[in-house]
Amino acid sequence: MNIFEEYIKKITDLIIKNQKSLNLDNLNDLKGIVVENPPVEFNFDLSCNAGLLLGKINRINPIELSNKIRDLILKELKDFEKVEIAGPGFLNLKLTSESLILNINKILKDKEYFGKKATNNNYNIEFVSANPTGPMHVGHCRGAIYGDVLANLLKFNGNKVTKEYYINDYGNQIKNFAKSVFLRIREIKYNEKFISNEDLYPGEYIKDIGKKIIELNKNEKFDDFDQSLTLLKKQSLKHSMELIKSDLKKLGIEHDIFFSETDLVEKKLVDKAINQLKKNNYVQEGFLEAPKGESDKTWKKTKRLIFKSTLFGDDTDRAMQKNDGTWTYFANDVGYHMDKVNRKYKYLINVLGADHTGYTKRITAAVSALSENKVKLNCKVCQLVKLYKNGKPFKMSKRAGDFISAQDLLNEVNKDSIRFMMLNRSNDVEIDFDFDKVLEKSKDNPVFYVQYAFARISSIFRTLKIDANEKINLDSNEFSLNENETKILRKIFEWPKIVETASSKYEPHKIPFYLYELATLFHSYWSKGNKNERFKFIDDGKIKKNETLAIIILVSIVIKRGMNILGVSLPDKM
RNA sequence: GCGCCCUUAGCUCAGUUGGAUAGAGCAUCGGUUUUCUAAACCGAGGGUCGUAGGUUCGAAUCCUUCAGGGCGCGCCA
Repeated sequence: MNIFEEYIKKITDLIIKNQKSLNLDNLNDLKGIVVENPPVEFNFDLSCNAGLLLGKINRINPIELSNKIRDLILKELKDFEKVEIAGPGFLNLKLTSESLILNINKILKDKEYFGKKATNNNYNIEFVSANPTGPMHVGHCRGAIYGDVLANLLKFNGNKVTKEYYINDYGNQIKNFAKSVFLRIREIKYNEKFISNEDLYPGEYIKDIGKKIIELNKNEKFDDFDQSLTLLKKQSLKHSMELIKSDLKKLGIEHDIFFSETDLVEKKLVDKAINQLKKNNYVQEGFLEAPKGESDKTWKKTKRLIFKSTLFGDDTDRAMQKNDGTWTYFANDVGYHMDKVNRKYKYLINVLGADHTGYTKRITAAVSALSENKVKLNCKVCQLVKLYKNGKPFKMSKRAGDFISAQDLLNEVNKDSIRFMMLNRSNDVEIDFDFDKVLEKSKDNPVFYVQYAFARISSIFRTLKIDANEKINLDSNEFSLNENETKILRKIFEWPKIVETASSKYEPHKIPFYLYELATLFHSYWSKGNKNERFKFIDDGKIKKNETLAIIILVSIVIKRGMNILGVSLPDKM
């Protein structure tokens, strides 16, 4: 239930019914009618722009029209005790005690399902997909948490969600990775010096993997790289995926499917995808020009298969084959996405890091081509996480091996704070992640603030010896809310809308912002009791007003659900 | 040269898709604890919403111009 949508419908219906008496010739713009919360200082529950909007297209003075609508509302709908016109012609509406009670009781009944918008679509979210050449770094954490919470949101609204990880376990980088492990093994076993170059992975974790592989293959001499390659690839990959999975688990993230690029190639899915695209002439043989702005001497203008992604909004067509005729990374990814399309998801979402911005158009184009525009891939790019340490920017580079890994972070900061912090920002903007500040376990951290509000509520429940399931009888004859309770209730009414927007626009950051605001209102109310006995909730071990208890329970329901979507824990005591 | 993202208070950011006097946190200054948890609360100051135009009753929000910052621009993955 969304109170705003409910009244949009009621008011719109009322206007349609009374079109004649309102002198409205034109009802074209009815979809633009919104009901929302007015600015706090007006002290109303709802506001509506119907008069403004319809006045405009029917050339009627909006205030005049709003007055007529107001009379209608008061006469026909029994839900409001007061309706006023304000500003350029807004209708401000105040609900009666009866309708407030009705709405409160609905939420108390819905409990943790309050705010759920019943939809039933089939989503696939691909996220993290960090290269299996080493552990996750801090940047991956952001995409990981973003994808996970997005999945939680969509699931909460009744959708089916498959969380997927694409393992890039094919191609040169894996060979280089295996080579690095090989050289580290030689270093450990035969004391040969590990000399790094830009193709190799120098990180310490390579030694750990090397040690494990030595342990598992006591009879293996590791004399010849080519001979050991198959074994090294297989076992190194296994170990690095274990590292990644363990990091993910510590962050509270679990994927449903791990999809291997090697499997994809071996099952000839790439060939199938390309054949399918050939049928429509989306893939043809041709030549590509060298990229502009760079004079690349190594550019070889030779005939090869090319995907005409410009037909689907890309800036340039893309090569499917390398010089040696093998598939490009992109070609493999096209094969992978054909598989996703064939699995009949209604919506595909890819969560990518900022370094993949240039990639989104071509893969989106590929999905459009593969599905004949039936499936839309939505690529969400998470901007950089900029690390600061000792006041200086901290560079991350997997190759250099001096990156801050997810592990480093998790060793110092708890998962709750990491999750909340990574989400407390839109995915479109960079995050300044001050490592030192996080290490301080600073009290500025908003996650504590929300958790603390919940802990306080739990403390009230303990004192009253009840829980959030307590039955409450609200009597409209004596029903009255004080200023603080009204503010909180209005904020509670917003929750379904927040969930709706966060979920439909893929903007999970709206959840932590909302929870913070709700917590602020609660803390503020709580503290009133310090100054003035009148505002204390409890007297002699009993709740003073049932209304108060209802409001407190509503707050606890929403905070609990919200933090549950974020995957952040809520202690009863702090 | 091209593409994507960003530009709102001293700093870090929200801003319900075009609405009312643009909001939080941090920082600064000043207050609040015989308590249902002070990890909290209250108050004050702080703004040309990057620039210049356009669209209309109405723009931080939509369109265009320009400037600044970030990421990317393989036939690497």
